[in-house]
Amino acid sequence: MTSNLLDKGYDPTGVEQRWYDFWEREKLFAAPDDPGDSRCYAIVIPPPNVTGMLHMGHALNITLQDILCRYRRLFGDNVLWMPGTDHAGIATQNVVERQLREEKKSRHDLGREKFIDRVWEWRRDYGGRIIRQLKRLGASCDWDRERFTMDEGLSRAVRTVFVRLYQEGLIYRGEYLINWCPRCHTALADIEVEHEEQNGALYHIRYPAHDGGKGFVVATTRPETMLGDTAVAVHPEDKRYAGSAGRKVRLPLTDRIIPVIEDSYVDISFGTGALKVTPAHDPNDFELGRKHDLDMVKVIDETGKMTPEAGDRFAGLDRFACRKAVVAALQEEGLLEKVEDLTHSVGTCYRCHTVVEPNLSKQWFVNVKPLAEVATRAVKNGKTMIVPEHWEKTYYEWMDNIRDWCVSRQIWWGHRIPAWYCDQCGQEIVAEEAPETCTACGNNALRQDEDVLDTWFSSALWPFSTLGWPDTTPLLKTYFPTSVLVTGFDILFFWVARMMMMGLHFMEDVPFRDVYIHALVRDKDGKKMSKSTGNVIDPITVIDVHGADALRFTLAAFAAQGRDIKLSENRIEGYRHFINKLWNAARFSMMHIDDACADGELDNLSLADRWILSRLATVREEVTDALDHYRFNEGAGALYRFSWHEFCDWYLEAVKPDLYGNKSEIRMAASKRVLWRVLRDMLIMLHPFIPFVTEEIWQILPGTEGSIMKAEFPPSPESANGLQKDPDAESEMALVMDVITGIRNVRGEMNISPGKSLDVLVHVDSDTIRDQIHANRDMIMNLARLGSFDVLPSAEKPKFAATSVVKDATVYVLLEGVIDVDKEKARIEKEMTKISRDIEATFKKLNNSDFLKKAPENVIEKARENNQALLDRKDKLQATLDKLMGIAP
RNA sequence: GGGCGGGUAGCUCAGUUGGGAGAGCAUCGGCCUUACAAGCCGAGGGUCACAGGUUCAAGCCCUGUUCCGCCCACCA
Repeated sequence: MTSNLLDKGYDPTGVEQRWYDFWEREKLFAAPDDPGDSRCYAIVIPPPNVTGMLHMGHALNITLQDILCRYRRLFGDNVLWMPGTDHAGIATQNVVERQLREEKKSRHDLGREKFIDRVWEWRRDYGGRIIRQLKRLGASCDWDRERFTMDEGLSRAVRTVFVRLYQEGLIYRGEYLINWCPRCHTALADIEVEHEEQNGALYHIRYPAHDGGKGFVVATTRPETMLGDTAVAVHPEDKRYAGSAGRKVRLPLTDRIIPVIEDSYVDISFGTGALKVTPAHDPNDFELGRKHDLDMVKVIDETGKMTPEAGDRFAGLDRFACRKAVVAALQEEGLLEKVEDLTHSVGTCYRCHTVVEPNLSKQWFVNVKPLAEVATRAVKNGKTMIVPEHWEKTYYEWMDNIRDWCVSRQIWWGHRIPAWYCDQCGQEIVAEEAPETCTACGNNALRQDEDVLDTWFSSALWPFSTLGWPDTTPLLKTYFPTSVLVTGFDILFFWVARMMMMGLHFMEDVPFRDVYIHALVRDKDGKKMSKSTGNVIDPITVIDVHGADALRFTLAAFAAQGRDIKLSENRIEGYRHFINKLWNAARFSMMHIDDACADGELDNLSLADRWILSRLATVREEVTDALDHYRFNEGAGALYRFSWHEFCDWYLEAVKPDLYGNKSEIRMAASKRVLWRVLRDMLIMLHPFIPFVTEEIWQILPGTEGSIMKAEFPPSPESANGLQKDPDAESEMALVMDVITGIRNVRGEMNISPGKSLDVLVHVDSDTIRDQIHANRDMIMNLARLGSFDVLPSAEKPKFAATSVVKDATVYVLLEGVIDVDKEKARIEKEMTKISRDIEATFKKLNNSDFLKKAPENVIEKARENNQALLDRKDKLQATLDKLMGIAP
């Protein structure tokens, strides 16, 4: 079903799909390769995961980018919005492995090559899903240029970058203690580890001296790691342990003797002041181990099970089962001194939330420090602006404390590391293409590194790899640096910071002029929406029910800077009403507009005409100012208020007599031209926010051609055809509106039906004000529904009239014969009697000590509230009654 | 432990050169006024977390307190 002029309500179903197809067919999203001298605007999309389903975070992100792109197109810019998806290494591999598990297979059953084929197959079948969902939102990306982080070109960019960084000495391979996820079987970078508060215990364990002395009591939250201890450390200035250095203790449950060392790293005040050192399973202990040249005993393997090194009793046990076993064994031997409850933070995998196990292994690292310094400077110099500004501080903070980036991952799906090892001589060869023979010994027994690169490695190149780098393409020359990056702060470090580093290093320029950081869409408890938590609101469902325009406008109206978004269904419904209101305003206008309205000067204007044109000029200024500074909510708000409360509520009502031909032909023609102009400009300005309904109206609006996407944004006041503000019209109209509202108030208070015609008298001293009111007599009579309206210099207050004061004017609404004072008084008095009875009852209740003592708190509270409401209502009725007495003859 | 954001109407939230306290929804009253009942015309509702300070003037600036949320961090 599609909407047409006869439909009273706007139904987005079908309309949205129809116009989206039209835009694509007409190539309206396409950006030229080489547009010459005209102005360019470019955005690269934050590539969603191929595994992804559209969530509210995407919806917000995409909506904001689409608003910017459509907005810039209306100014005639060449806009490139570069789309694509991310291969999302671990996430995608997980999805396919899960699928295999249902077939009772593992990736190892298939082998690497077959498994990767299988992932590509998955990508072919499901990878387009997220793109189709973006289209439902109205995303105006240049889809013909769609890229994928693992496509041929981008893979080449990845290899080029890896090799160059290697040659520059910024990539190296080394053995370190890394964060290991025993479930995903891969290394994780530091920022891929999430810390969660967990309830645990602090175990105090006695390590007896090897000569039979009492030894030391150490405290640990992870007793199972003691099997890998290779020292006990104390602080050199700890008097309790003076002279301990060099002594030896017996490691319980094993037959090992380990030394006592001194290091100022130890915190004297924590626990017993003695620290067990497990270099192979704790990052700090690892540092201590290197410093003091301790053995590194690996007792937990890659699957989270204990190794043979842990001893026969424990080998093969899961690490958590082992914890229990160790505690039990210690208890048996009487070496467990005490156990305290302790909440502490535990590192977990950001993908699967398995507790991370620090593990010793050989990995590839990027030395990012030199890159980070350049990237920091670029922001400090203002080459890239971060909006809102306060995120700059977070950015600097991270850049300053940055550590080497572990980029190798032990999974199969991703860019395989372009490094080969010679079986013969052990030579390490890093090259873009597979070498035939060893560069050192000439042997051809070469093995490629098994690992793949961190997903973020390829994402870091996105702003230039998608434009054709490492080739110097026209596209790259035209659109790099891009104009703005729009993204959430959750990937400021993962992605934005790394794009800055890579962009500056390889393109020698910032990848984007601005970075706009938008809010995160959270659930009502302030938690991130995530699939695993199950607190996701599906945007597609919302679009099905309310339409994409309603969702987009809601998100834009919510997108205030520096605050998270908590989405409410009510709010979306409210803005859906706005879309409908717009539709109906257009329907009404269309009844009066024809092609001729598009021609001719705007002259012979009425006050309402001048006023609405002035307001249009104002809203034009507000919208451009807002969008130029990424204040989406202000732009949406300004357009909302203008469209509904100025254009619909006042202008359309005011202009009806003109349109119906109650005045002159000239007036009618003039107002039609104004109506056409305002409606047209309003639609154009609304289009970036709500593209579908504005296109739908545009197509049936006389005097327009082609798509609204190709329309011209209303020109600024400085340019030739620019709309001008008209302060005189605004103040005069404000006066008229005040008079009308004053009369309407009286109607409400006195309970006079809107249909009832009233007689009104205005007394005003000032000649100019009097003239202004008099000049707009018709409008006032029409909108306030008056039978007669007289404007006079000050005089005596008429008898039997209600008063409303407006600035220098006093408005008298004559009530003779309009209301039956006695009847009205009787009505009010009757209501007051009833209320008085109710008040008496509640007072009685509230004064009853038994009630106060025995009734539940909430019942008493409710009674009090009820009582107060009744009192308030009574006061109000009394006031009206007083007024009635005052105006009665 | 460090950093950041927030506390405004019953609910969800706007509110930047410091001067009017606002929107949507909800509530109450009146309207089928020929674009729109997904609507129209009105009304009620707030010591802008608390306490000080600067100022002619503070929701907005400064200081302190308190509550909530987020990020970062190697305290076993």
